[in-house]
Amino acid sequence: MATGTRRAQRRTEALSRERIVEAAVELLDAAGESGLTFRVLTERLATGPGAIYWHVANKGELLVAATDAVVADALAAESAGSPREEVHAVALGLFSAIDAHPWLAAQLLLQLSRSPGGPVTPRILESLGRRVRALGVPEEHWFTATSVLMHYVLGAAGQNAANSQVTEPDADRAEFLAATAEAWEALDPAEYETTRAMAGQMSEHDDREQFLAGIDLVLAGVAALYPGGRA
Amino acid sequence: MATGTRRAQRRTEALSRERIVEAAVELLDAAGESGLTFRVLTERLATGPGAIYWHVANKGELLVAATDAVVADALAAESAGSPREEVHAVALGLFSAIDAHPWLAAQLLLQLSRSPGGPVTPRILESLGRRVRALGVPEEHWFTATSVLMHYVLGAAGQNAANSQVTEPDADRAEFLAATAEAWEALDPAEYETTRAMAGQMSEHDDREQFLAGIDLVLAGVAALYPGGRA
DNA sequence: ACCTGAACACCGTTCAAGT
DNA sequence: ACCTGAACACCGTTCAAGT
Repeated sequence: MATGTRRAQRRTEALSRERIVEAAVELLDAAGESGLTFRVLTERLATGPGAIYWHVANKGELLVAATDAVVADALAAESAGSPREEVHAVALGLFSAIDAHPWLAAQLLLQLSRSPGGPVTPRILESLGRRVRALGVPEEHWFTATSVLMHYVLGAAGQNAANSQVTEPDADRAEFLAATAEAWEALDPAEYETTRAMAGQMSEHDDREQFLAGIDLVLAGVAALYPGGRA
Repeated sequence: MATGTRRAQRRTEALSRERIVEAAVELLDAAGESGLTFRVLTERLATGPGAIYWHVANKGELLVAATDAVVADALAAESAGSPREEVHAVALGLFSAIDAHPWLAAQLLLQLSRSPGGPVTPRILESLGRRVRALGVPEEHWFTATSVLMHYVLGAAGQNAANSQVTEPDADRAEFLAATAEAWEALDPAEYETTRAMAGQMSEHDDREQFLAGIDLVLAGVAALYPGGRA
């Protein structure tokens, strides 16, 4: 969220959809998805549930609005550079947003697959799609290239967010990464030979570097299939 | 699930983790994620909640077990062909499973990002990773290439599943696809120019063809970055 | 038009008690 | 060892009533 006012709510200041969404984001940031409850939201805003339902249809709509607000903020920064650099910037913007709001990953993936007509999917699609155009991809293939990029960005960033949060309360990200790698290395060698080999790979590299390596793999595919563009 | 027995439960036949998971999958298939409830599961299995908790720690574990069972089934089929053909086969296997069990997409994406140490992530990673190896990718890049593939497969298949289910009860997939395309085309032309242009793209093509086009984009990237492999 | 707050139907989970 | 079923704490949502 752009503005960072989060002083304790006093009964003055009229309720509004904006204030509700802002409070929802704060609760989600503080305690994850299970931390957003109409009871605590009601308490935080010093009202009753009916007041919230006057501004918002239901919890789903509130989750969509909270997700959209954070994503809009993450994509707001303008960038200028080569198409490849701009794709990196957009991808890292989403990566950072997910890192700062770990609940975001699940919401994005859910909303992407449940309600592609909602506000969130077009926002991300447009931001990445413009850069795909700039890469010189022919129009018939914009959707394919943009889809691949989007699914990878959200999936990989989500995976990374899992590494930084969750599990034991005071676990380092490095610790959790190591734990995942360990779990993979403990698998049956006969059945999971390749996964075991990848375990080291995963935990050795810098998160963002690893993330961008995937982006560049997709961009290499784009360049190979649609030569003549300028990256 | 491999075996298709779903006769109404009679009080004979002892309860088991397997029976519980089987019933859970049936409920999920019939009514989506909100259809899986300990009350109706209890009714279906003619027991009390305590009996289920004896075999299963909690609802999360049950969801993981149900997901893993369906995924294991989907990946069980052996395929033989060029690495590219095998990647297509694995991807289409997951695509079909998600199509047949629409609740699967959200579960996979959630479990991928929440508990990569669980049984589901390694299963998919291994299945795709072996084919990535066969493509001739050098070992340091197995994880990158496999990750891109996996996130795209799950994200795109999930998006497709949303198209086939949800929304109005008796809506055709074609109808829903058209509705999404329409929603995108109704966006502000100034802000969503590229998304509007992609709307037609999305609804015009065959689902599986479109899906495989994304796979081939990734494979083209692999071939470009790591030449010398045989696809 | 906007807000209050008691009430409703439902949920996952626990646990003393049985066999 | 395995199952029963009442009870607990909590959830999203509704709605008559107020201002």
